[in-house]
Amino acid sequence: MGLSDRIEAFICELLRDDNDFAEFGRNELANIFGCVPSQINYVISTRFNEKNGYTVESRRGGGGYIRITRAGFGGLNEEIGNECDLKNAEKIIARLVTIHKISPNTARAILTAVNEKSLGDVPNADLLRAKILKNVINVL
Amino acid sequence: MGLSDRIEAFICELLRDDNDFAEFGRNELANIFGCVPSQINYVISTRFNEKNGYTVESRRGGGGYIRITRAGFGGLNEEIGNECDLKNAEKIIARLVTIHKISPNTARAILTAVNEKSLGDVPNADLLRAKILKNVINVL
DNA sequence: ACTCAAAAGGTCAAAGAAAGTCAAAGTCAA
DNA sequence: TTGACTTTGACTTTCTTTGACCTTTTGAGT
Repeated sequence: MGLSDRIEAFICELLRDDNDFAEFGRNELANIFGCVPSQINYVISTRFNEKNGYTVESRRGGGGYIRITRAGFGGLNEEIGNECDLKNAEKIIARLVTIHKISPNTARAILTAVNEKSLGDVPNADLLRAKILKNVINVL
Repeated sequence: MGLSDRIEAFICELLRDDNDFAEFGRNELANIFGCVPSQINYVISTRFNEKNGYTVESRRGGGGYIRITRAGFGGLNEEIGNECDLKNAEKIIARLVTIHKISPNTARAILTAVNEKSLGDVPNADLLRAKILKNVINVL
C-alpha cells in the first residue's frame, strides 16, 4: 500500500473516531509519515475533496490546522417523511448520486433494498421504506 | 506449457488462496516470470476478461496494482438461506468487502437497511432480511 | 500601534513509479 | 503455409512523491 493510501486510511480513522470530522496539523501529520508536508495536500485534494463528499477548512500561521468534515444531508429526512413510495425514493437517491454523496453502486444497492421485489408483500411498505431510507441516509 | 498458461495458472492459484480475489503488481509479476510487463496484460485480457466472469481493476503510479475478482458469488444465496439474522448478514457483507466486491460505504448502507433499527418491528424480520439481502446481492 | 521574524499552511511543476496500448515479430498446429 | 495465438518492446497515460517558493497568521519587542 502506497504512502498516499496509508495517509488516507489514517485520516479516515480520525474521521471515524472523532465523529465526522478530523482536525490535525499539516506538519504534524507529515512528520508521522515522514513525508513532505505538501504530500498531505495531495492526499486531501485527491481523496477528501468536494466530489467525494468532504469539506476542508484550514488556517495558516501559529496554531494552524486542517479540518476535514464529512458533508451531511440537511433536510433530506424531512423530504422522505413518514411514508415514502418507490418513486420518491428513486428521486432522492438519484439526487444523492448527482451531488456525489454516494456512488452509483451504493445507490443501486439501496434502491434494491427498498424496491417492490424486496418490500413487496410487507403491509404498509411505504412506512418501512421511509424508515429504512432515513436510517441508511443517516449512516452515510 | 507456454508462458501465458503458466501465468494464468499462477493467477488462478492466487484466486484460490485469497478467496476469490487476486492482487499483484504488474511489474512484480512480470519479474517473477521474467517477461515484459505487457505480457501480463495479454494474459489478463485473454483469460481473465469480463466474458470469462472476471472483473479487473487497476491503478497506475506509485503503489499501483492490478486486482482480479471472480464475478458471481459462490453460493452466497444459499448461505443466506430463507431466513437470515443480523449476525449472519454482517458476516456475509463483511466478506464482500474483503474481496472488494463492495466498498465499506456500500456495506454500511446495506447493513443499515437490514439492521434492527430498520426492520425492528417487522414481524418475521429474518425472513424479510434474507429477501432484501438476496435481492441486493444479485444486483451488485 | 508597528515591525519583523517565526510558524503554519498553499501552490505548482518536475521527477518518478506504475500500468495501458498497439503493432510488429515469432510460434505452432491444422 | 497460413491463420490464430503469443511474445516483445517502444511509446503513452495516469497517479504519486518531492521540493522550491508563496501567503497568511501570530506574537514578541520596540
